[in-house]
Amino acid sequence: MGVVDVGRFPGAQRAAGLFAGPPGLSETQVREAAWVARCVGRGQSAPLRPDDVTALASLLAVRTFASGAALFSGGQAPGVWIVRSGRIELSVGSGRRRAVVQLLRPGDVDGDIQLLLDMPLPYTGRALSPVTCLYLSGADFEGLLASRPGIARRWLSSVAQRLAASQARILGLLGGSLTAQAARLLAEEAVDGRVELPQRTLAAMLGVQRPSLNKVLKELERDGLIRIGYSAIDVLDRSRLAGLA
Amino acid sequence: MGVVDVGRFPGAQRAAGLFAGPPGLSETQVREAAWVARCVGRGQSAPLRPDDVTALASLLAVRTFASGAALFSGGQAPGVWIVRSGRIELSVGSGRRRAVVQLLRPGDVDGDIQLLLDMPLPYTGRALSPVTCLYLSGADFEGLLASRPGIARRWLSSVAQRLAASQARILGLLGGSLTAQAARLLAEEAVDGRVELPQRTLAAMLGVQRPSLNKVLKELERDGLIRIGYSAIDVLDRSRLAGLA
DNA sequence: CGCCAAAAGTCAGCCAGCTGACACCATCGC
DNA sequence: GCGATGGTGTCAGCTGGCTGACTTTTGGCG
Repeated sequence: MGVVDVGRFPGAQRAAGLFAGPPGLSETQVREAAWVARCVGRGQSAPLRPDDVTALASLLAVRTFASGAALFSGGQAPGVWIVRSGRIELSVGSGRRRAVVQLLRPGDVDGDIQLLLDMPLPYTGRALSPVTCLYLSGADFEGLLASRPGIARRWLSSVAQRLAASQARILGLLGGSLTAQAARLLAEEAVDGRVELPQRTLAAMLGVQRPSLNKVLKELERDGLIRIGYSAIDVLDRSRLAGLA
Repeated sequence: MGVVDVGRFPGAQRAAGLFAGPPGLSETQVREAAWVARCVGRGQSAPLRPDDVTALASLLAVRTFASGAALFSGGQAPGVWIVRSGRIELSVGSGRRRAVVQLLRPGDVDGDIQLLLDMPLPYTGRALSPVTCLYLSGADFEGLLASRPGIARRWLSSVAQRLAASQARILGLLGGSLTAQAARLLAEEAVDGRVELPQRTLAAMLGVQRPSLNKVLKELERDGLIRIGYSAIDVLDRSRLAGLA
C-alpha cells in the first residue's frame, strides 16, 4: 500500500550535487525535487534529466500542518500533495461509518489522479501527526507533464504502482477471513516492526468494527505474533504474520 | 469499473482518413490503432499526433479466442492486451474460492501495469464470450512509451482512470450492505439495461456466496427494480438502483 | 425430440462479526 | 497531583451471510 522504503535519500543528495546552485533556486528546493523524483516511480527505466528536476523544484511549495488538521476535504478541487514527513489519513464518512481509504506516508503522492481525470476529491485528508508536504498546483502539474516527457513517464510508473496496490487490497478484502486481513494489514503497515495506530483506525481500514478487530488481535498476541501496546502494535514475527494471509 | 461507453468509434474513422495508406500499414491496422488511442484515456488534454497513431498501428497484433479459453494465467510475464470485442474475466483462485478481480469489456486495457512494474500477472484471464484482442509485446510497449511522449501522457490518463475506479470499488466493499453492493454492481455493469452474467459470477465479483446474492436479487426483483432471467438480469430502474448505493 | 450440463431457487443450521454498553487504563494539559 | 480525553478489554444478544444440500428450470446439442 503506497510507496514504502523512503526516508533516507542518497540519490537526492547526489542529484543536488550535480547541479548545485541553479539560478534562483535554493539548494533545499532542488533537494526536495530530487527526492520527489525518487518517490514518483522507481527510476531504473526512465531516468529524469537534470533540467526535469530543476523544473520540478521551481514549482514546489512546502506546507506544514499540525496533528489533526484537515489538509483538504471531499468535493474540493485538487492539487498534487507529496508527503515529506508525518502520516495522513484519507477517509470517507465520519463516526461509526468512517472508512479509511488509505494511509499516506512519506513519499506518497495524492491528488494527481483527480487532477488527471478532472474530478473532485472523493475523500478527506487529515494529518495523523505533524505533517510536512510539498504542494504542486493543478496548472503547474499539467504544464510539467505536457512539457517534460521524462516526468510524465515517471509519473506513469507511480500511478501504476498505486493501482497494483489497490488491486491487491481488493483481493484481500474479497478473499480472506478477518484474521487473514488483519495479519496482512499489520505486516504491510509495520515500520521498524511497529504500527503506531489506534485499533479504531485499523478497524476502519478493514471496514470492520473495533470489538471484532480487538478479538482477532488478542488471538494474534496469544500466539506470540504481535504485542499490543497503547495506540501501537509491535510486530514480533512478521514472516509468520504474512503467512496467515 | 473499467472504460465504459466504447463500441462505436467515429473518431477512429476520422483519424484513419487523415493519413490513409501509410507505407506498409493496412487501413484496418490504422483504424485499430486510432480506436485504441481513443480508449486509452479521454483525449481532450493530450491529443495524439498522427505519427503516434501510425507507430502504434505498426506494433499491434490481432488475436482471437474462443469462449471459455484462457488468455493468460497467473504468474506469467505480461504483454499489453486491449479488448476489441467480447468479455474477459480476471480472476484468482477457483471453485468456491474464486474471486473476480475485474471484468474487461471492449476498450479495456490490461497487462500494462504489470509491465511497468516488472511483476508477473497476479490473476488469470478467461474469455467469457468469443473475444478479439489487440496485443502489444512488452518490449514494443516500453519502446513506444520511451519514444512517444504523447502516448505516455495518454496512457497516464488511462491508468489514472483505472485507479479511480479501483478506489471507488474499495469504498463500496468497505462501506455498504450486500444489497447496496449488489445494486451498485448492477447499475455499473449494465449494458443497454442488461447484465448478461450468471449469478455465480456476480457473486464472485462481490466476494459473496451465491445463495446470499440470490436472496438479495429476489428482493430487488420484488421491488420492481430488476427482472431476473437465465444467466442475465434486466435493469428496469437504473436510477433507483443507483440510489440504493 | 430428448438428454444433459449449467443455472436458478430454496432451505435449515451455524457462526462470524455487528451493536451498544460498560469498566478500566494510559497520556497529556493544567 | 488530577481531571479530561481517548484508547483498550470485554460482554450478551442479534443478525446477516455462510455451508452444503437439494429440487426445479433453462438452453444447447446430438
